[in-house]
Amino acid sequence: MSSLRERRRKRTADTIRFAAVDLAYELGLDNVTTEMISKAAGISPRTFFNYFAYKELVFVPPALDFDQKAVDEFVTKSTSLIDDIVSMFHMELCDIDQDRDFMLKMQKIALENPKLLMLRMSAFHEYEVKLSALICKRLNCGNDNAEAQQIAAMIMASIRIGIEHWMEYGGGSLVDSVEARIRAIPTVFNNC
Amino acid sequence: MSSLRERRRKRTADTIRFAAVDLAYELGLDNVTTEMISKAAGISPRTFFNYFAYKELVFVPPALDFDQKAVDEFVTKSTSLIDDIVSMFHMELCDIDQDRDFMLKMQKIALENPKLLMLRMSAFHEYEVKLSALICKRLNCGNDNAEAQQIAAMIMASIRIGIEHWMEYGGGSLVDSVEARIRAIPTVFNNC
DNA sequence: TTATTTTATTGCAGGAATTGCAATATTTGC
DNA sequence: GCAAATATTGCAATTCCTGCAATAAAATAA
Repeated sequence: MSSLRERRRKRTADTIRFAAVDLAYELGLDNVTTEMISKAAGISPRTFFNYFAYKELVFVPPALDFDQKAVDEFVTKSTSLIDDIVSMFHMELCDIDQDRDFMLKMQKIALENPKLLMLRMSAFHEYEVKLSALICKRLNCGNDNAEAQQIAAMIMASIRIGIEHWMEYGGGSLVDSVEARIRAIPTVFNNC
Repeated sequence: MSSLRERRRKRTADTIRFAAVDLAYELGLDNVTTEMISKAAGISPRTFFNYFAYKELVFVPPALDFDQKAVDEFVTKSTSLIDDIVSMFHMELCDIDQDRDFMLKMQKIALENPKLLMLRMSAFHEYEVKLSALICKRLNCGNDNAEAQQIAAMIMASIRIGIEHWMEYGGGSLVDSVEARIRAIPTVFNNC
């Protein structure tokens, strides 16, 4: 369902994003105006706000969609929740792994600006809500189930830690770092 | 160490907060300006920004400090991590329980404004960072330990779910709702 | 107490963010 | 190609937010 319109829109959004990140990486977030970003991206300042409700949003990684096939499997399969989580996120994580440079640039910008750090957190929250709904389906319970919500929250927290750790201390691939955290979930509280 | 100055400062901050929340609750966040808030709080518009770096911050629950005694116990004791977490948070949660009306007002305001929702998340993140450091001390490991970070993140996620659930579906006390989540942590992944 | 130093409050001026509106241009589906 | 839907843009107005310098209040030392 990606019409020309949709693809164009995504492309424009990315153009703006890249321009913004490059500028902010060079000059620092506070020395970059929406006007400068717009000019660099070849759009009008007004259009900027058609794409991003407020300035900071341009520095937040765009929400990825779960792979639909993986989602269907996740909801119906009933083997190991942990295994299924790993495979559902695998592809997305690989995608992010590609954009390492871009991600690290954004990370550096965010580290200097508290507002941005918050926005990144909220990106995870969106995922958490989606994941929670999926888990409810899988467990056959209502969306208001506290346990399902908790499971989703704990999983997303673990994934986030995996990403943060990978960003900060590097080492292997993002996928490895995150999967290690996910697989650690059932046992991490053992010796406490 | 609460000098007159400190107490005054906290009192002023609270005055501004109450004024802001009352106004936004009545009129909606977007129809309230920092000027109106300042006037209602009896301070100058400029002073508003001395207390809150940007407008939205006034609608975020102020960070609470852990009780120092509880912290010391937490770091040194080595019985059940879960139990110790519960007791370390107990007093703070009781405090929040008092301000239920205020919290619910803030919640209602936040629900109508995406930016605010993000800010609340970040409040939890601050706690998470603090908690992570404490857990590292308790476990005698470096601050860069991924497992300790993960434990902290999973705990804070659980606490957040407890709070959210309490806000949304009410029922018993906040303390009960949160403690139920914390105590569920070790077993919540059992039948998955 | 008084003098001195530190911290808070304020007004002002100005740059930047953000929004609503109306006009223009581009895509889409037919 | 034509009509309907969607995007882009310019403009104006409002509000946010910051730096600076002056004034006021509180902490500290004598």
